[in-house]
Amino acid sequence: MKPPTAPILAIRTAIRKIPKGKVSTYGAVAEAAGIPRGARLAVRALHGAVDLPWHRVVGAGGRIATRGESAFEQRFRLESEGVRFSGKRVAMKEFGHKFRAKRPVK
DNA sequence: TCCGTGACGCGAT
DNA sequence: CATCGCGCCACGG
Repeated sequence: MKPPTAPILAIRTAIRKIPKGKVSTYGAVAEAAGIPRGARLAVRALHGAVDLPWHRVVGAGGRIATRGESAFEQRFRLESEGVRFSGKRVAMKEFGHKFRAKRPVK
């Protein structure tokens, strides 16, 4: 098996940092991993990675991006952690995780 | 090697 | 709100 590429690993690391009860977005985790506009890589990083809190990654604006049954499971898992929704979207303003800047503003 | 596809994002229409 | 197009990167046929 080919080892995952560095960017993929970096994104997975970022995903693991999302605390329970919070969510992040594909674009945000990619950016936090140093890959601006790498949302599609976040998708790759997540696919098949059962050891990650995949349910804490949602689409822009808090939209559930998974399809089919997983969409229901994702919402269920999030609500179980205390994440609340506003209609079909996660209330990002309250539950969106903010990654620490690489360079603390100070 | 080329090409289509994907749990995406964003601006334009 | 629905659609389209384009950008981005990795993977598989």
